[in-house]
Amino acid sequence: MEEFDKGIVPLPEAFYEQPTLELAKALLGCILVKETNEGIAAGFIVETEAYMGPSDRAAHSYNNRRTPRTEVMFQRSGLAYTYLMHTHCLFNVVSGSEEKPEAVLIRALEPIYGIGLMIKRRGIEDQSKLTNGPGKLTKSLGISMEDYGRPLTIPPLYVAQGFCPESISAGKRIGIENSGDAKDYPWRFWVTNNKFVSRHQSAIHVFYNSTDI
DNA sequence: CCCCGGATAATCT
DNA sequence: GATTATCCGGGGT
Repeated sequence: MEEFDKGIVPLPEAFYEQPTLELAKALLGCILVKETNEGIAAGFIVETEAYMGPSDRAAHSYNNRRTPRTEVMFQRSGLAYTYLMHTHCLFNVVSGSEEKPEAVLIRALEPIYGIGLMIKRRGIEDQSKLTNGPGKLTKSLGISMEDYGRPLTIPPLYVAQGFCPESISAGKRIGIENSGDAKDYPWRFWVTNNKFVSRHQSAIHVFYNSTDI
């Protein structure tokens, strides 16, 4: 399509086969790309949340709840799980093996490419606010319910290798106050000190590249 | 702090 | 069929 495509290779299916909490950290620093006929938009993933399936009260698949909406969570890992919340589309990466309905919510990006297109789609200029939230990043990239179930290993929606964070912070997940004890689990991950995260929060744990990641 | 949009699904009557 | 809640964001008080 354009020069940005060349040299950017989608990560293989095997990347998505690691355990969900590992995948949620491994996705940090990766590049998320969406191609549409309006153009290409891409950003570094800088914030994620793990949703651990039937035992996780905050997950849509809690108690193996299987509906048309959650169906893709029960499929193989590496597919897109998009859903609508109020007026916004949220984007998750399906993880876990078949019949293990786990997922990683992508909560924030650092814009890399197609910033003009993001500005047009969002109707704002401030680059630090284009993709610093799960609903904002889908609007900036043009991710919609048409992407539901798409494999993330091929265009038009894919994940490619980016940078390896020096440090990853972990804290409580956002927006799940009514999920009992699950609200306190440290399953939100972000690139330490990155200014494009959706909100600032004190870390419960910090992982360093040289030792833990 | 509050309000509200408006898709999906569970829980009621 | 009606009501309620939700992995959110923008705008007002």
